[in-house]
Amino acid sequence: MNTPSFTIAAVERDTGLSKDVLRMWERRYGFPVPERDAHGERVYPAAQVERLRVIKRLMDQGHRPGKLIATPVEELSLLAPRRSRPTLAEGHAVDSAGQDELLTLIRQHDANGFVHALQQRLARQGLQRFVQDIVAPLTQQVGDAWEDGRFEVFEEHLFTELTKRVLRQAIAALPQGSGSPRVLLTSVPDEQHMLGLLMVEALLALEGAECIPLGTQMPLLEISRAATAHRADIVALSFSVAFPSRQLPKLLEQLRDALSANTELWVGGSGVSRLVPPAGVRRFSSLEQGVEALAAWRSAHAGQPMGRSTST
Amino acid sequence: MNTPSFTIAAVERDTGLSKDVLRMWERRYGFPVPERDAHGERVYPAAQVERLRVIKRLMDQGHRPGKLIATPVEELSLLAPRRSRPTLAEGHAVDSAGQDELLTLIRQHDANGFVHALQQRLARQGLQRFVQDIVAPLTQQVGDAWEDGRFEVFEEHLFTELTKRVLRQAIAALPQGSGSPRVLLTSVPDEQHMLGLLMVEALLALEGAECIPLGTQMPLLEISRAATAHRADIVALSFSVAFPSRQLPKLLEQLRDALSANTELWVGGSGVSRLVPPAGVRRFSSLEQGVEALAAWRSAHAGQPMGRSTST
DNA sequence: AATTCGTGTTTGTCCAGGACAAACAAGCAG
DNA sequence: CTGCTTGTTTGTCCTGGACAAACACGAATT
Repeated sequence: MNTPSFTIAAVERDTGLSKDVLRMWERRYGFPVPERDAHGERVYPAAQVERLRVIKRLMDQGHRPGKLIATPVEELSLLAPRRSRPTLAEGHAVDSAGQDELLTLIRQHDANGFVHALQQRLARQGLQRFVQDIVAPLTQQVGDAWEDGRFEVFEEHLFTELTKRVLRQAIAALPQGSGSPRVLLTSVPDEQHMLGLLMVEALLALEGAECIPLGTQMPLLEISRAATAHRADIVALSFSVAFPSRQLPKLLEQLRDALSANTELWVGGSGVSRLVPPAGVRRFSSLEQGVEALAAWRSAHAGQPMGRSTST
Repeated sequence: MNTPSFTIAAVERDTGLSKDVLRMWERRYGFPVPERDAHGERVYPAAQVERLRVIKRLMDQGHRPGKLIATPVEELSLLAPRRSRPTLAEGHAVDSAGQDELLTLIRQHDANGFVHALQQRLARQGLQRFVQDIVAPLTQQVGDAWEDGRFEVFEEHLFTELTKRVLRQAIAALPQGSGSPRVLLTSVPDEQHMLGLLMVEALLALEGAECIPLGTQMPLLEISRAATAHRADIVALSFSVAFPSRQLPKLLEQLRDALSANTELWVGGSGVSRLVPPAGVRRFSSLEQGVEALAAWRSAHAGQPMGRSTST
């Protein structure tokens, strides 16, 4: 039970702050100030790594590093509530009581109880309502709780893993899609959040779309290749808040360019809420919109059953 | 359908080669030689990114970059067969015919057919044989095929995603564990491969162990915290070939230090095959060993049903 | 009073080139 | 053929400089 110390590479892995940023903060703000080993290389004590993680968490909420680093310790609890981030499904008047029960089970680390409670709700409400009224707000709440420090990282991981299982199970139980449209579901490298994709898949599969789940972290060129190989009508990507928003517009333009023109590109998730989508990219700010867009696609392509028009 | 160009950050994301390495190769070997934009920043054409991915793939097989970069194009197919990597379950005289059928389904991008075929085998053979004789060698083969370039990245992703679903489904169908030992299953940051963890979970859950699946990519300090919170008897980590083996020994020592002394630390996966495990860390080179070790743990802890001895 | 438009500050990322240790290969001695 | 020493390869770390995009603030305008 010792407190280990970290190389700069380990800190980058564990906090998600790049080496460049770590060195720059040290230069500019005087924090973190790691010790040095015999070779002059940085060695970060565990306490500083912890603090860096707190700072990163608050930054994802919209706070700025300069002020965070200046604040001594009261930041930990005082700055916790996030400021001005009207994310999707907020103020949705959700069934908080039922949600709280689920959150409590996670907080008690009762994995079996949580899964059981989820499955019960799924059976009672049906998949669509389950996704929209239970899983989506729950994910939001867990994200908030994690950002506020009310949830440990591993509690969030446990929640995610168990919820994924229930969702996948539900999806597997659905009948096969109608073959149209063919929707390719994935995320780009550096974006590892799967839950959003699963929620979308559940809703689309429920409507009879043919979903091709490729997991997360597909290189751009591979996405375009996969779209061709699977003759996808739609490529759907998910982005979480943690995704570096700087790279987003350029990334989407590149992918749009790499895709065949008659393949639609849909993006969603909390990571795109502040984005102005480039031409040819459709942004979704709620799950409902996805279902509507699917219906719209269907009616727009009603006349042409299968064949692909000549591309390139 | 254009061919986009990439910033150095995008190349790092897509290839897994760090910015430092990319600049160093340019300096030393003269490849890649990106163009420069108006501001003097590197701009990599798609062709070079492709080649970098091929090189990275061959490096993971044990080839060395200096020679790879010198080789013009015949490397692509000629160097493909890997050299001297006796990974686990090799020469296992496996049911190749049945495997090939599954691989063919993936290659045809027949997701539904593949899932169906998997489930059929699962039902026929039972979970234990299914994991050991089907999933494990299949994963190995897909990895090889991917490294040889016979599989596209997205085909490997599709395989992984679908197999994960079948495995999770099977695990969900098992009765709850006996409560002992409590095994925490996860991986460290930068290690995102889930399949190995799921295979282990399936086998351990089958033996009645209480598995706590935390997904992948847990920061070190969080693993130790989670182990305490869940009163885990064993922490099991999985490492794939892609994991940077340089950091491994130090990482494991740190984690070992951070864990309570009466928590065992088990590691497995193809990423640890060349590792000499530090003190207090147990290395597994096959799935069978895990099952055996579980039995051994059980008999060693037979007398003391639940209570934890005083730690610190 | 609210909104638009500069303008200054904050902040992340990029660049270059130097240094070094760990991993590896090759040659030599037993 | 095996074990050791020596030279080469290779990744990572370091410093310090530069700049543009994002942001916050205040002034001018509707």
